[in-house]
Amino acid sequence: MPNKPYHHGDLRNSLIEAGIELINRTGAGQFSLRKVCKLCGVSQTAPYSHFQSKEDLLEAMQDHVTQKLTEVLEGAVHACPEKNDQRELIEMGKSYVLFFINNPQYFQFLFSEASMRIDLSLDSDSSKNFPPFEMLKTIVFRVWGKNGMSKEKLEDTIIHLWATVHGLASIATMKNVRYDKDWAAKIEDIIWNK
Amino acid sequence: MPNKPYHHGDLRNSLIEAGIELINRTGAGQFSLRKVCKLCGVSQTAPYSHFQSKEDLLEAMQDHVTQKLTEVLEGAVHACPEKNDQRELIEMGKSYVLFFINNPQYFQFLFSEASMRIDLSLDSDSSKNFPPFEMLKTIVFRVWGKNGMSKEKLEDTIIHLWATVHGLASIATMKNVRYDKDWAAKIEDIIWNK
DNA sequence: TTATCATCTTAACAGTGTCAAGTTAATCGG
DNA sequence: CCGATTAACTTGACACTGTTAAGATGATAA
Repeated sequence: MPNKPYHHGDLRNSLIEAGIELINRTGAGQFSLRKVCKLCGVSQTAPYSHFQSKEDLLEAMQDHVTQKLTEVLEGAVHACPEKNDQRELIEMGKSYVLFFINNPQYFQFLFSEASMRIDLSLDSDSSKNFPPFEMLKTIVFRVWGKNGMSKEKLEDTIIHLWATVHGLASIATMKNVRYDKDWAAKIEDIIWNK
Repeated sequence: MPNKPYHHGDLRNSLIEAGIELINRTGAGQFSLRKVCKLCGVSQTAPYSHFQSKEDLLEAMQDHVTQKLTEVLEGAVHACPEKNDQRELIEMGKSYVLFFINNPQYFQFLFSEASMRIDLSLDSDSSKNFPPFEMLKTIVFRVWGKNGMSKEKLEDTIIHLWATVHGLASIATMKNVRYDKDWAAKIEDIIWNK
């Protein structure tokens, strides 16, 4: 049997990935530092060489999931069949909801006790802002920015769209929600209802 | 000094109210059974005469908050200036968002680890369903039910409306969201954007 | 080679939810 | 009014939690 080395080698990343794995399997409520330590085969206090606290690890895990989500959204926009801005907007919205339907535990994990900074104004510092929201802004600008929609109306539209898509993800990932149809097939109908 | 009686008298309700108080003050993350016990002046295990577990108390607290929300929504619909169905729908949506903006801690508490049963279908058992959602259904029926909108479209509309309003409440109550305008004044613009 | 230092361990602490067993006093049948 | 029953409480204990303090390990660099 291979003797476990004293030094793990890549503990920081292992903790993040094992933690996300644990959340995905058992839900955010069952998460504990010591469980993640056991999954990684280290002692209870090993994480403190890489993170200041449990919350610090959780933030790193949130950043990692946010990055996964951003990649999925970028992929959806990129793989959009038509080269149509409005079509890309729809595909992005669908991907946002589907990402959380496919990983239901991620929603609560990301947005309850949410640590990410989100600036809803049009002139936010896009490098620090929640990337999915910045993506939404960019596309909305392309769709409605040219024909002289007012800045205020444009901002309202962006918030409206994110609220709709985000709310749908919230509802669809609730534990005790009953819906007899196939979410994936209905997302578009529900979002673009008007 | 009045000697504390051995029996509390109204411990069940006191636990629920003290628990909600605690959540409102410190957030759902800081909640603990033993803290609520201290607030009520009883021992750590006293709640087990009234609740099976911590989760059981939390469910009772959620029911209580849901009832408060339902009363606020009913009040808003009732106090609606115009006797117009569409106007009532708007007022209800505004009240929903404002309820959580005024009590930000309630949102995460109610909907993460949400215990309430929600049936999204049109023919749900309305007595067991999340009351605010049943209220929404009733009003949407009055607004669009008469002119022959299809059942499926009607259902889509209801889910769309709830998602929008619910998502806006979610966004507006996030900890690190920056919004330089007054939510109360902008809710209507954002929701009825199209 | 030796010293340094990031990485890890063991031991301990207070706080958590919950079970088992015992105490208190309100209630009810005679 | 009295004694038994029993719901509502307390004390004590357990395993589990996050975190600190002190020490062990071993990779790296002078």
